[in-house]
Amino acid sequence: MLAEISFPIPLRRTFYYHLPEEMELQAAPGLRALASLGKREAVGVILRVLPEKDADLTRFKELKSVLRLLDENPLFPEDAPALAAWMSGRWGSPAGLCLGAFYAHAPADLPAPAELPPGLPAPAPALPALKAFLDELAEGKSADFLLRLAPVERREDIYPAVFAAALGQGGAQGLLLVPDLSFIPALAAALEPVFPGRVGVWHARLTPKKRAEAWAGAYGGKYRVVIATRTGVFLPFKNLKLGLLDEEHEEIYKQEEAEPAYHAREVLLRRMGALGGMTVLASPCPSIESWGAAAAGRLKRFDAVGAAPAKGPGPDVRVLDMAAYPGDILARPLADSLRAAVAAGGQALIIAGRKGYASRLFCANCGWMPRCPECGPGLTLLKTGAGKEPVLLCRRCGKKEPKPVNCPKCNGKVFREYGAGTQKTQEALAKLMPAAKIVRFDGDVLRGPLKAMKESLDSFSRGEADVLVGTRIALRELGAPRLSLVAFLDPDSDLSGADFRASERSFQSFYGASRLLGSKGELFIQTRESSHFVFSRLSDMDYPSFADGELEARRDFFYPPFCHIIKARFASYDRRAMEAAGSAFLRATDFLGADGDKSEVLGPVTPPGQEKHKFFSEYYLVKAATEKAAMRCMEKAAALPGRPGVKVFLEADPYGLR
DNA sequence: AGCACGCCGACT
DNA sequence: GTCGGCGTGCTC
Repeated sequence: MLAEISFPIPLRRTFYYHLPEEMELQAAPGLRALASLGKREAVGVILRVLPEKDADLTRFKELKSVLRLLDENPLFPEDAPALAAWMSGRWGSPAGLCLGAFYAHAPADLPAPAELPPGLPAPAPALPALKAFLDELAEGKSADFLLRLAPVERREDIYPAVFAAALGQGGAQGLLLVPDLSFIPALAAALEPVFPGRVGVWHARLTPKKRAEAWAGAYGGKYRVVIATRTGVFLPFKNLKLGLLDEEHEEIYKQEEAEPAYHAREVLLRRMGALGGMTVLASPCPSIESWGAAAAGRLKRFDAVGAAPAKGPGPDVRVLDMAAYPGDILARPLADSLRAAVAAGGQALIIAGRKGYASRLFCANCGWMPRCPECGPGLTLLKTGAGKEPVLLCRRCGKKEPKPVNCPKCNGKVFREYGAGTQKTQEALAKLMPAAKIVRFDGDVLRGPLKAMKESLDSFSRGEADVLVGTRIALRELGAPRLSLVAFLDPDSDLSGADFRASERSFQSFYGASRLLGSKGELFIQTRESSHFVFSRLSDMDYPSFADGELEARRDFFYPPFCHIIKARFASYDRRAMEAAGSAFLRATDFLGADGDKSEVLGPVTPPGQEKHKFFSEYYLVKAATEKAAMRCMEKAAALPGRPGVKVFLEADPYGLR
């Protein structure tokens, strides 16, 4: 007999080994096997056990033998190889690496399963407003949910009740995935009283000993709940019944910088489906993908709004139309409120625009701003090479216009660019409030030592500074008890980005700021796009209404969740070779769009500015109408013969289309 | 990914 | 004359 084995190496192929007679009975798919691979020994996973006549062995003169089987039973009750094969097709990484993610931390010698009492959960806090949801979880039928939390609600109040309801008595286990390590301690403390001694923790920075302990605790059933970051989605469980993804809209759940590429949200849904368990995607501002899935009935939506006592009505939201304050970094109403807030002992967080990004023009005299004649949004100034005429570009439809010489409204000749970076903003603030202590938090600090970054955030959180000037990143880990004002000075630079997620991200930022302020305070947003859809739902922070509208826009423009995007980039020193690779890709994917299929391929897109470099790169964007079409496209692209000197980058569901 | 082979630069 | 850089190629 033979064993077909998958190794955790970046190769798109499996390996055949001879199975010694004494292993034939034990060998089965999903078991780990030790075998010689090249000049070394490696642990792989058996995919198939098959008779020799079923394999084409003509290319090998001799097969090596499996040296040892490591397991008696598969580590995963679900079909991990099938999940890995799907992952590989979906995001394009070699199947061996995908399967490797499941098995990466498994010790050669499995720990003996501990004999533990089922462990009744202690009573969890009662949440009457969530009763219908908790009752449904307690029923335990396989289903997927979208749980929308209210902005002021703390997950520490809600999740213990969710896990208690879903896991009940017996030994069922739950997995709680969080976006960041820093979320874990508070949640662990909140879950501990409900599952005393049975709460585990998993993240990338565990010491080897703790890591082994956590892995064994999940595998052996000691932990009723494991709180984990992204990679926790691959942990083995004895009896996993509920997977909960906290802050499900967070982009961190998508791994794209390292192999294997995957989206923990999608993997969790698929995995829980394979197990016949339940998935809960939770967020106060769900991704439009999940919102769409709920609208289509694939997720059952529950709103936890009002489940925990709200502490107040929420902050005042003020959208300032900057057409009325041409040239000002800080509009007058914001400046006044800022001074008042700081004088009253409050703290302020100022989110500045990103400098050098999507800069836009306005007339210095009357404030007029060039807009796209075709589709409306403000045009961004394209910085072309020296000696070239500056060009205005519409980020939505791609229309280009020459920069005007005179203002069509007042005939003025002087144009200014707007959008100030953190540095300039800090100067303006210092001038406005000479006595205030102002600290800056931006890319420079971020790129510096981690310690300095944490220190500047912590110092603000401790209340040592009055004003923090930062980019959107500053919103993320900030806790500020005295925070009473947040202002976005130039969200337009984000909104005008080429990315179809721009509106979603912006609204989520505003929403995050609103949460940070809590029950009171002021939220200012300066914009020259005050009629933009994003702002229309902001005053009452009505996320469902925003998400409904955004979902419709995605439908109209055929963006996710109505399509699957694949970005295929080709790069080479040889322009011809690069273009040939692109053409081959187009030919390989010409099945898209046939027979009434709505799929389309856009491109080639040449990233601007690098025309006169000797290195060339261009990309195609596939908008596939179905997951199946997307996976077929990935498969076809991966199967294209390599071309010397041409690098190919394939990315499914890319975040950031820059 | 590992691991080996192979062919050019600065060192004992 | 060797040690060692990382380009290229292979793994049932």
